[in-house]
Amino acid sequence: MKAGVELVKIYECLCDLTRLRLLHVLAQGPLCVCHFQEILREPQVKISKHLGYLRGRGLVECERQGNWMVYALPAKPDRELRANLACLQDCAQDNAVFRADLARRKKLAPKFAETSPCGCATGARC
Amino acid sequence: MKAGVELVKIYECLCDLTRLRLLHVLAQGPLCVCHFQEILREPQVKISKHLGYLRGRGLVECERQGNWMVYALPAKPDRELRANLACLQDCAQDNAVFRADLARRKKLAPKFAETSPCGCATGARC
DNA sequence: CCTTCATATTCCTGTACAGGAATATGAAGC
DNA sequence: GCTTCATATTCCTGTACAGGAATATGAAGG
Repeated sequence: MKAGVELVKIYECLCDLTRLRLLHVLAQGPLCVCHFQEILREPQVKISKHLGYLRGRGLVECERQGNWMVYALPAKPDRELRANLACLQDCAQDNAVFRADLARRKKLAPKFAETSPCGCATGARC
Repeated sequence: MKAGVELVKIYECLCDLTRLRLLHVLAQGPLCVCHFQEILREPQVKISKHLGYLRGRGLVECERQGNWMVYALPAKPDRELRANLACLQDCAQDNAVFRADLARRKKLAPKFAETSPCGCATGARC
């Protein structure tokens, strides 16, 4: 049913650079909002709103860990989402912004490990 | 350069069902606007506007053949566009709307062959 | 030149965000 | 209870379309 609507919904999520960066960096493992802030260097509202947008469309899932909200890619993405996330990873490879995000995530990993409410900074599922 | 902008532009093109259908059906070969109208069963303005949108972002190319405007996918799409068009084809496979479009294109092919200003109905480059 | 055909553009209204500022929520600790 | 921290929501303004109706363009043929 829905007739292509689902696919369009996915693309609607992908047509914003901030959301692309969130999804791209999430492929390395779950993260809290404050970690996203440091990795993307964007204000809290912006991050939170876009994560909310993605969550409402099922592109990310989240779980509360005390004060922290830990976001992750869906445990069981359907075919279309899987294909598009893979495509994004592929396209992001030779792009400066995405590479910089990954580099920053790597660099900040030890710092995150200290403050993190769970193992999310290490890439382990919370 | 442009830092991910290009990729976002692609996704902006993909986040509308009509445009998805246009691109999907175009993968089978070039088509005129009037043929799109019959295949998608959508009014001329709608088709023409979305093709204009796609053209402005480099997702399609077009060439005039007398009264007809023949649209085609770019002759030399870059990496990101190629990857996403392939992904679209993949995702469209098990979707009713896209399949119906293809079926209608196939069914209408002989009719197009008569009225077509060129070989575009057959899938040959104009 | 006047038509006709195929296509494009303009003008309109409505809707969906993006982004930032300020404020609200909710959990944990004192 | 009050604070603090992390995160979400609300309220605002501006912009980008989507869609349809009407009109314009541009090519080809009488």
